[in-house]
Amino acid sequence: MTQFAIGQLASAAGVGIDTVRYYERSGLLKPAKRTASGYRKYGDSELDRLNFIRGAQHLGFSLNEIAELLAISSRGDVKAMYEAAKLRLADIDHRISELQRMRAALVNLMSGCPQEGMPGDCPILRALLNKESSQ
Amino acid sequence: MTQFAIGQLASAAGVGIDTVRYYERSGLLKPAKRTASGYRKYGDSELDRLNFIRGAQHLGFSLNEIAELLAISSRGDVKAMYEAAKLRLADIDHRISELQRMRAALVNLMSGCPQEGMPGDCPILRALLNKESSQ
DNA sequence: CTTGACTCTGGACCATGGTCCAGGGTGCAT
DNA sequence: ATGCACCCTGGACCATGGTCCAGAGTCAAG
Repeated sequence: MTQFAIGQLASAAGVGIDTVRYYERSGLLKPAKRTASGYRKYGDSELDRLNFIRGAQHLGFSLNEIAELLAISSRGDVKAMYEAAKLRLADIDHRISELQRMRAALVNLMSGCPQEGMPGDCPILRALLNKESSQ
Repeated sequence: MTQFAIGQLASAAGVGIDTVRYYERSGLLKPAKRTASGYRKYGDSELDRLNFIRGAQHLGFSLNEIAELLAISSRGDVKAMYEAAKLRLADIDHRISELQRMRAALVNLMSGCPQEGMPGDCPILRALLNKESSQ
């Protein structure tokens, strides 16, 4: 079992040293074992855990959610994991549709914009200045 | 021309009083005229401006971007407005595709999950614990 | 004249996910 | 034994978009 100093762990996982300490502070990583002189030392399991965190972040989980995932994972609770993923999916869908709403509104406004000429001819300006048409 | 106190302006625009003061502090609203006793007083143009801000926020612009939009709008610069909208659209598209990436990854993992049984059977857990399959 | 609602200021605080800093100790190579 | 890279701590700071607070002044109604 390889031992890492914090810098090695961080670069192995592709994060900053401060990030590792930050994760420890916020409870995502357990307080690390220390050498006699007080340096944190890590093993492969901590690297796994960091990779888990990065992977979950890549799936859009917040650090708070990841803390729950880690608890679920440590219980091996497949059902809870699935439910967490379902919630995450619903949130993603919600965000996507909100962005699509914005997109449609923006495209709609842009499509009528002459891109030159009088401000009054630009639906973007008109929409933003007029509470009726902006809602 | 109707005159508003800050509370009236805020509720007319559907925002909090503190929000109005915050917008003033951050330069989105010009420093308000004051009554003799120091109370801010507003007219219709400030209400328009607040509605502009809310509308732009609804389109996903950040307050910084909105500050630029307001400058553009006050110049009546249709072309710049269109360009700002185009940038915003590109950002929205970028965010949508990032969310769709997450969504696809999540759905993919969930589709293989038995929702019960051994942790080793759950692709979600496996993916998060294994750096190879999580990338 | 008092009460209650409203407003003023400056500054602290919230969540999110870190990042950076000073001032000091440690580990290793030359 | 000296230099350099690394590590330690506690705390400040970043952006974002506000929200809340205390302590004080103001306004209008009864």
